[in-house]
Amino acid sequence: MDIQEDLKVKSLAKAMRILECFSVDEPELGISRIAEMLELNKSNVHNIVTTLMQMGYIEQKESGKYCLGLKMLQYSFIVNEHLGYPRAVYDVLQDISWRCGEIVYFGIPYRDQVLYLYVIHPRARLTVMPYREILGETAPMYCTGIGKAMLAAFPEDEWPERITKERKPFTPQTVTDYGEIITDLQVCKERGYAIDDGGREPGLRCVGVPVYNSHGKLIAGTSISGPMANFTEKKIQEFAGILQDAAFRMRERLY
Amino acid sequence: MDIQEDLKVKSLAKAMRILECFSVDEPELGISRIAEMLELNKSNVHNIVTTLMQMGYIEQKESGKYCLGLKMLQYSFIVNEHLGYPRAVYDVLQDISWRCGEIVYFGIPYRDQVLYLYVIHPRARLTVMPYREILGETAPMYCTGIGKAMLAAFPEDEWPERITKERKPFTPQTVTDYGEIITDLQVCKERGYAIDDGGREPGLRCVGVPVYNSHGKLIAGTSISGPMANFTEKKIQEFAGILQDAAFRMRERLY
DNA sequence: GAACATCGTTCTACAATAGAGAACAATAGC
DNA sequence: GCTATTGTTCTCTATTGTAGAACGATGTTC
Repeated sequence: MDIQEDLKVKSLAKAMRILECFSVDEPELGISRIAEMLELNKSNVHNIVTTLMQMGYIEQKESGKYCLGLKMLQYSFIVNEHLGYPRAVYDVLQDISWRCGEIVYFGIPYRDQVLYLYVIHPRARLTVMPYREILGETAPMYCTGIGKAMLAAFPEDEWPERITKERKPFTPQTVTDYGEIITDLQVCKERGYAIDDGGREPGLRCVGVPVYNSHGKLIAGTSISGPMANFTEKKIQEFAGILQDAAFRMRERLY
Repeated sequence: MDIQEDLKVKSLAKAMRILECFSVDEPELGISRIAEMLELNKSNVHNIVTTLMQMGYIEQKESGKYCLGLKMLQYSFIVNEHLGYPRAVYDVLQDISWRCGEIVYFGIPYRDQVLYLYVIHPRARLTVMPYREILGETAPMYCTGIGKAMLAAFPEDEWPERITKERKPFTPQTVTDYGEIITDLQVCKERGYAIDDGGREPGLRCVGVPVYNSHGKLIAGTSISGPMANFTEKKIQEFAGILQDAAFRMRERLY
């Protein structure tokens, strides 16, 4: 049938592919919909979904549709605790936010994506920008402040695999041309920080820097983000300084 | 062998049980350790773990041991977005924290557990209490402020199933006697808020209230927590007032 | 340094079981 | 009331997951 990869436990692989069908855009799915998405048999999907439901990983709504279960949240806690970053970086992130009065993000590299972990909202901005929990959100590296900062810090031979092949223009300002991205990364590398000019969210500018651990390994990135008006050339340099100082302080506490 | 339950896809059920072996206390496990925990065959475990690794749900460390993969975090984001609570409650939680200067928690009921979702740290307390990301953390209902507040709000016939059968004394102050718990819940119910007196963490007091949605259904709980010294009888009443006011404001925005 | 124990990994043959398809009941749309 | 979906159930067979032993690598002990 379909290209069954060389996986030991195939039914398990199918089950995980079913779980991956659920997304922010489609958090609720029916059996038939899943079967059609993966080109699987209805009863096959039903068996797997039933089992996943009995285990608590999927829940069924009154409408008959299914969605991911709350049990999933337990894993994020385990993974996050195991990473051990909050204790090391959170007060530094808080400090950045106080000093610049803008939103601060912290994320780590995951293949060609930025995997966001933490966000700090400044007190004043709360009314303008709705709060969002971002633990687990992902975005392509090539068009985000943190992403470009981390990309620039990676060895150049990793760039091709870290730059998403199919680049969507999230906004009119998104740079999708491979050559342009490379040029920008060269600049970022030399300058020591990255700038995103509304490439992900319209009207939002972002300054990002890479974060290393005490062994000198690149492990994360952090950024300041806010409305374009607040990001003058002078402010950007000030923010970059704050971020680099913060990254330096984190470095000593990360292993 | 072991009591194989009536599950359709047994290999999948085994796989999920393997995932459940990983915990905050044991985030890294070897094949043999898992096999021994679940009384399964080594090669059986190995096949499943290999598949889970190929799918990205498990990662192998240099030591040879395995741990949960970063991919897990993506699910917490989907689940959390689907819940849709952050937008509805976060600024209210922030407001509570400003008004009382203590740590504020927000959690939802999950069987006999409190499933914590969000935490707000007051600016002043950051140096004392290390920041923790709590999304996905769980604690028994019977010994936490939020838990007891929610328990008291549940119909009394649900109490038996919501009160953990095997009650551990987390601290010397933990109330584990079923009769005492019931008595306390009756008091909470009448009073409208719950008090935890170091029953989970020594030296920490906690005031909790239930949170309803606009249809009048109990869906969550929120609490203020801090050092005992800050929780005088007078302060507790003040905090309870703040929380009840906040719960009322959330109610209008929750569906 | 050698013997030992334990680790993760590989292999194969057998039997359990996952899965395709048709038929089911239940619901929503027209 | 009819139609077109939906989620669910059933059965039989070939697929596929699994037990057990043996592998080499690692690290521990005396």
